Amino acid sequence: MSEKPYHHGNLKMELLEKGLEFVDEHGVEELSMRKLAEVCGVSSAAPYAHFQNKEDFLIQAQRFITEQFTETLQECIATVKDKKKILLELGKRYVIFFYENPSYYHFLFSHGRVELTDYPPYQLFAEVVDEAFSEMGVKKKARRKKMLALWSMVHGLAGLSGMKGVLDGDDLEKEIEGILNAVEI
Amino acid sequence: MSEKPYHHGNLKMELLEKGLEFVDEHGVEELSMRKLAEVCGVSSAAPYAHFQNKEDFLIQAQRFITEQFTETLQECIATVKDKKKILLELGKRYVIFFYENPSYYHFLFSHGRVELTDYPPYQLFAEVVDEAFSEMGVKKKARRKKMLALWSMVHGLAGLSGMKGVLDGDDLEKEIEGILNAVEI
DNA sequence: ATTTAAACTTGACAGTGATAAGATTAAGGG
DNA sequence: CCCTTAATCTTATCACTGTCAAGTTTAAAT
Repeated sequence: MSEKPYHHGNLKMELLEKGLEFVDEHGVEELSMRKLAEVCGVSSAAPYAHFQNKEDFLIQAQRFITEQFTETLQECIATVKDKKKILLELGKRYVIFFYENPSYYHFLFSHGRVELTDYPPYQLFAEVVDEAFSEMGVKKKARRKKMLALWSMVHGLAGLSGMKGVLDGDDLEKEIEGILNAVEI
Repeated sequence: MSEKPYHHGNLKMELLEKGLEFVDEHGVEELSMRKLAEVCGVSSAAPYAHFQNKEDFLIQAQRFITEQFTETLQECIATVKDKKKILLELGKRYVIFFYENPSYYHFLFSHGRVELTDYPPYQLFAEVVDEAFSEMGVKKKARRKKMLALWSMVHGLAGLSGMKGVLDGDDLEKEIEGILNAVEI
């Protein structure tokens, strides 16, 4: 009883979700459209009704996590009251997100698909950081450079965070904090 | 006349060289063992006499550029006389290397194969930076954190350097210098 | 109720990594 | 110098992949 209906009903969404689960567990290289179709209980060609090709699927999947990531950062910004701590907290959140999902980092940045000018987390980061610098009395001309330096450090640490020998301490947050605070902004 | 000899004579080396050329031009995803074999004028199974599998080939190719990269850094260290400038110059060299070969960055760090503890450029960097910090009077305990912060920034900027909107100025070196100097070490 | 278009299946194609079995030849020991 | 041996390479093949064309089913719109 209850045969599978011919139409899945929510295939596109399930492909994205299961696909991201898969990437998180096994990495992008292991992902194939056919396996993904099977996981969703659908024929191997079905995904192509919703995505032009694999590349298109990957791009949309990337947008999907980028949105999640952006929300994480926004949540962080909303909950931090002490504005002086916002830089540190935002950086920490940034690093931890990718520490917890190492596959996502490579998935997002390994294909040169992301452009800074069209990357919401960066917009958000840039905005908040610029504001913070402004209040700290940093002159406008210097802000961009400082922001790029900070962004590079946070982004770089996020990428390195998965490597053995980088964040091996007991207290993850303290460890990250210590590193990010080691330079004067 | 002059038929191709049955034995190539230098296949392993040519595979690595042509493979890296290909990665530099088209990225890792485009690389296939078969195309590579064809480029080297050899049957599709020939590479497997020299490499266990594609993964093994990629690892060895990574070692190959890592060596080149290490040499670049060593050369930099050797030529910079003013020891106070060594941190900046080394960072610049690091960023420029990957700015000039964007594909290499992803190739090296996208697969979680590189471990910091077994990554010569890091060893080199750590050594030089630690020494510099020591002369600057930074206490031993703080050095590791400062070094990781600096490493993160340099490494992060190297990865971001290819993105539009990051290093778009006329003078590349000045641009990088400006960013790296924007924070107090 | 009939049409239309979207969502799916089946079957096919070329390209991929990889292996087994066999052909060629360089290298070294007798 | 010859013969053996092992390294190198080819051919043939397998399972798997991305993708498309053609046909099938069904939801939705008229």
